[in-house]
Amino acid sequence: MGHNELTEQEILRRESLDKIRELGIDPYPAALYPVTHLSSEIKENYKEEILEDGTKNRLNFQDVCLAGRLMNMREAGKAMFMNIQDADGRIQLYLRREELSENDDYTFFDQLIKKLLDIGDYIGVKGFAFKTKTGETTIHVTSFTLLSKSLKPLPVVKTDAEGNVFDAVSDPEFRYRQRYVDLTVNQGVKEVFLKRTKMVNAIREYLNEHGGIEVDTPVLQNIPGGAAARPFITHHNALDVPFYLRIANELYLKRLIVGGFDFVYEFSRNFRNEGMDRTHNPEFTVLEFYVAYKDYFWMMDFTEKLLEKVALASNGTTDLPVGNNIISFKAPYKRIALYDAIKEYTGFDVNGMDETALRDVCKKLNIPTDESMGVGKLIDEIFSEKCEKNFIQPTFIIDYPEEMSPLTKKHRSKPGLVERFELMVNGKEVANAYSELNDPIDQRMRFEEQAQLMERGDDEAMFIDHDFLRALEYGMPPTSGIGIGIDRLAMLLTNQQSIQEVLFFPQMKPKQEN
RNA sequence: GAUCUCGUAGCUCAGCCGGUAGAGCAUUUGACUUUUAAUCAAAGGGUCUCGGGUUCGAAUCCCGACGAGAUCACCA
Repeated sequence: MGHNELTEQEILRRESLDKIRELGIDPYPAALYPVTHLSSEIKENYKEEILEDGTKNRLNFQDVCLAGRLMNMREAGKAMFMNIQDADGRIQLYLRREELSENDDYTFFDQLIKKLLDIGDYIGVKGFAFKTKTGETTIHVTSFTLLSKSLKPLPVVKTDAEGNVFDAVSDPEFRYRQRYVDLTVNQGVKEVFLKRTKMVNAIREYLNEHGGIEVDTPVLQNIPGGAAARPFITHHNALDVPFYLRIANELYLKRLIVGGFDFVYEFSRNFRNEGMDRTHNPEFTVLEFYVAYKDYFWMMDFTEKLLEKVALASNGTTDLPVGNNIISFKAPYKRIALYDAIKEYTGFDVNGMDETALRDVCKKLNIPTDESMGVGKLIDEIFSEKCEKNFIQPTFIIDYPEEMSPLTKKHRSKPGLVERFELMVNGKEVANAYSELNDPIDQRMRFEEQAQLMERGDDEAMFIDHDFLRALEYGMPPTSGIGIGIDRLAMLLTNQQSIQEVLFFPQMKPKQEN
């Protein structure tokens, strides 16, 4: 097929469109359609009884109005069955020529309904509910309105009585580029996204209940701070300055804590100019929240309760299937120190080791290293290579080396460590939190160490943010903060293996379309 | 960015030891007033992702481009 040519089916639909107009029917009417019910309400609640004389008495839904997309048509002579799909599901319609015609003029039924209608059209119907002799709740249509004509053939996916699906649209490229088709046609896709919304709503509700204030902070930033990552760069024309798309919002939320908010949160769309794969999209969502006068122990308690609630809200249970495992989000979660985890899974006690000793350990464990890696990075490598994958059930890994945590407060009792935890679930990090560093002089030194790492070749090291330091100098209360990967959490709660399955429109390389 | 695999009708796929395309669903025509992956009968629909090469001849073999998926690297 050439680039601008229409297919046979598209031409036929355009011809049908013309014929509909010739019949005096507007294929795209402007007026609202007075929908009274969703398909699910009727299917779940319709009742009828059989009277003594054998006739049926229909008890409810005898004057309803529904609208939806036409998904299936079965002609049966002077009658017809259809299925429409609305926001909540599908329901069957039953139409009879006699009842949809005036006098002996069958044009409307024989032409519009039988010939000119296509799968994918939006229609509205008025009628009454009944059960067919096969027991399916059906709307007996007494009035019919075309609401919007479809000009492209929708893939037809069928499901049999046992639930076997035939011809599902399975090409991932098709599904992601034309998500509207995927959502319309593939059963279950919508549910994943509805679960994600329930999850986000539950989080918001929980944070609000506990005094959280939702805020917005800049996406366009002068200095891409709060995380170690390569940013996207853009340009502001009027100011003639470069801007970075945010890689994290951490430093801005802490500025708000300095400004007197005690508990702020933001669902932050972050952008990182790095590789894409099953678990990475260039833009992704992280929930960050910061609570004044708290520490990371409080944050662990709060987080496990939050996740327990979220699992219940989205799935109705705390025990969820994830891949081949059942993961329990029921609080409390196990807590293990980073060094203890390393000792448990490698046999090496890295506590107090210097860079040379750590390189030696890496060599023995067959972990490749390079010159730019400092103590923190080496320990991080050992953990992610040898330990991370073992933590299937939610587990807090606590107390990280100072060098890999430039925004974290020094440990109150363990020298060289900071008060930080990461939450591991299904062998992957879903949250990262700490007692926030609020000592401005210490913070300045940490930034300077980062600057040195950057010179040494670490392209993930952080920039020095002087305004943030100034804010800390005015004084920030002791605070605990956390970042939770919302897409990753959604993957866990919906048992999806790819981030693309929990993003409506995952990033795709542009492709020339017809 | 690297490696591997894939790209045939609207959808799902077959054909791939080279001889210029096939099925099911969808579409069109006809039959049928409770069917339901409706059924029955007939028909139409493809620059086989794009561009080169080898060959008498390429969907099929080779090279390149584009797009996708998986694995790896980087990261959340």
